[in-house]
Amino acid sequence: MTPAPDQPFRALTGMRDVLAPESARRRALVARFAATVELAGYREVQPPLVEELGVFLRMGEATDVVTKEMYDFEDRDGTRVALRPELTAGVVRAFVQHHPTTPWKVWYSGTNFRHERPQRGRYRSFEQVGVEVLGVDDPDLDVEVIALAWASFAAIGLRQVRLLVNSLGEHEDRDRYNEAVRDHFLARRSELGEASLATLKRNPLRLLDSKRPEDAGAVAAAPRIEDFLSPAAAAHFERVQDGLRALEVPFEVAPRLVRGLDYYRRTTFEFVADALDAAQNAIGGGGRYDGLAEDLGGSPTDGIGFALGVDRMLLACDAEAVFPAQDEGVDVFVVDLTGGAAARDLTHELRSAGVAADRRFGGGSMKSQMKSADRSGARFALLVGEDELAAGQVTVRDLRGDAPQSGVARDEVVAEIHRRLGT
RNA sequence: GUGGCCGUAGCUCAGCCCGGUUAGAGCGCCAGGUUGUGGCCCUGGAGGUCGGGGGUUCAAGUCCCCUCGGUCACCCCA
Repeated sequence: MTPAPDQPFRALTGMRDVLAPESARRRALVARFAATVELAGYREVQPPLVEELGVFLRMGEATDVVTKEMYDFEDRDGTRVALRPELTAGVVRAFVQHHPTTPWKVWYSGTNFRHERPQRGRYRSFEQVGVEVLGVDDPDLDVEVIALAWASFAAIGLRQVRLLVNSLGEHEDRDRYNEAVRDHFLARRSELGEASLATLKRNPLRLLDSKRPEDAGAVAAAPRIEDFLSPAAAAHFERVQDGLRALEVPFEVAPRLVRGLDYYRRTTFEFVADALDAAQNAIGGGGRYDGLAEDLGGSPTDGIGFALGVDRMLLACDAEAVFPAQDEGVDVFVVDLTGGAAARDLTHELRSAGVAADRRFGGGSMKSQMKSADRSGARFALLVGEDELAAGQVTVRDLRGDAPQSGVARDEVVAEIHRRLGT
């Protein structure tokens, strides 16, 4: 036997237990999201939590997510595997593996893992919902996808969300731009701090959304992506903007929005929750990743998608005081003063009939049982005492109204409760 | 990975600066007031390795060091 720990076990750093009523709230959020995207023909996909490490490496050799934050380990057979840090790579891998007919429109929800220093809105284990579409190049699809994310926020009542959009251009455009940005910052390297210089070496584009005040001057003067877009990429981006205007989805063009993952091409976008005063106020983001399927060993296939952070969306809901957590109680609570058999049988009967019912175990005084009934949130208390037992009755008491309590024949209790609940 | 702040009852916190008898409050929980009636009120009760370890001291919740955890920011991103 392993000896008991000096201190009680607790959840790992950055990992949290979600208790009621917050757990129900999360489930409700996912349900709203699912309803929103299924209305547009998306179907759920559930990729595994663990993939071969190489699947995730396609997110970018230069990204922190890949280089420093992955929970990777050697499996028993020596395979290098990792807990997913996001879902896009796994979904595209599934596409490559099963080659479903295109367009393949899917949605997902699930937990991801990144080993980062936790802070408000950033945890090592976090949940996302999102969609991916494989096999369509049409800019109107970009519009559909962005509009769905927008509709998802509306579905939970979030209002203070800003949509930022940008185009990173085709593969070659992005590469040329990357060079230009590197040259620009190299020329002004004296202005940059040590940390920024390291970023410059690894991934120059990331410097564009640096929050370090000393970088601000150099960032403001950096070359702009629109000057590097090919005619085709520019036309694509124009069409996306036209579509967003047509659907009345408000947006801002953000030329320095580069996003973190290397696989993004052309359209990229991000959703910022203005109600959140925390540093982690990006509640969602996405874009096109036209080369990813090929990188994972499939044939060249266009792709686009987004992911929304469930934790952050709920924090934003808190900040806006919308989509509150609701503690769902039972419908009825059985109070039994005759030893417990009546409670045992009545709750069973009620539940079998679809009525949410609870009771208190271990007996207790009338007062204590009534107290439990009140706290359970039940609408009705069903009382069984010696009198009721002898008379073959149950007393029905309305805990939320002022109607007088009344006796109901034992055999008719379930029907009576259905009638009173309107079910 | 770097830095600031914070760890005292289930929860929110006071006490720490100026070490000194049995460590407090509010809320919550339990019981009683009401021999079978919850929510309000009153009374009582249970509940604490003062995050952990070491040090200074006659004496440490209080001072010092280490460590673990939390939190916020950088970084990164959802």
